[in-house]
Amino acid sequence: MAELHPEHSHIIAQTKANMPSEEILEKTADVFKVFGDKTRIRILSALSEGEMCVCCICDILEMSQSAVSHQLSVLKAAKLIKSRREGKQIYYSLDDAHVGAILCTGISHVEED
Amino acid sequence: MAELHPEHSHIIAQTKANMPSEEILEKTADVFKVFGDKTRIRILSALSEGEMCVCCICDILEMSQSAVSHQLSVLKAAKLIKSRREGKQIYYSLDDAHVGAILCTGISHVEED
DNA sequence: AAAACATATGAATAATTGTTCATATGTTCA
DNA sequence: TGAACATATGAACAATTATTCATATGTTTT
Repeated sequence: MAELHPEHSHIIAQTKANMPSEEILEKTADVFKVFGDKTRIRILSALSEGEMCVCCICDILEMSQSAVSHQLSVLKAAKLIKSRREGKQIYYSLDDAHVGAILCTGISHVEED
Repeated sequence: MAELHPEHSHIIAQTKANMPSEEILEKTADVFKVFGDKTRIRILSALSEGEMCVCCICDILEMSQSAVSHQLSVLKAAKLIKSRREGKQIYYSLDDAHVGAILCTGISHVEED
């Protein structure tokens, strides 16, 4: 642990006071963690074109149904996507506009420079 | 691997065509991965208040200098923060406005509902 | 030049996580 | 009801990663 630096104590106290709560920061990290995987980003990118059944997602990603389903469940647990059943198939879509917005922000950050 | 579904081939082809390149999607996931850790989010949140030296960050996070430095180097390698030396100390700050924007988007997503 | 200070970094360990394989669940059709 | 289809899920394994410990680098002060 670093030593105390009394001359910085004001900045430290003020910064701490202005920061969001630990709980908010942890949840924020958890949300980004879900975005932080290539397979999940590909799924979200596909779904940003519109709702889609699992088998379509598998075909687009060229990945096994099992691997895709596991990641769909991670995305759903994080409330980034929602699902609806239609007969044998289950259609997934982005949960709300926020999700598409975060994805776009990230992509445009990468596309620039 | 899932079987082919000819009746979906149009949707599949079109979605693939509209999606960003694999390279962009991978880089996007990598950026979010860097945001997807509590320690790094705390550092970014502190730095969004203004530039700060390493020892201040340690005091604010109440974490060891080594652990903080390791995460600073991850953030810097990802070009999310930049540094400048002033005598013995090194001051870190967010690399550009985009970083603060992504952070804020994530935090407000969590704060809502 | 040596000592003190601020920060960085390599190696090791512990914990987390993504995919595969095998199988279970739930729906439709014959 | 049974077979076929679409999706979900548990267990195991491999790979990635965050922190700690020890030490190295670079700066200032005496």
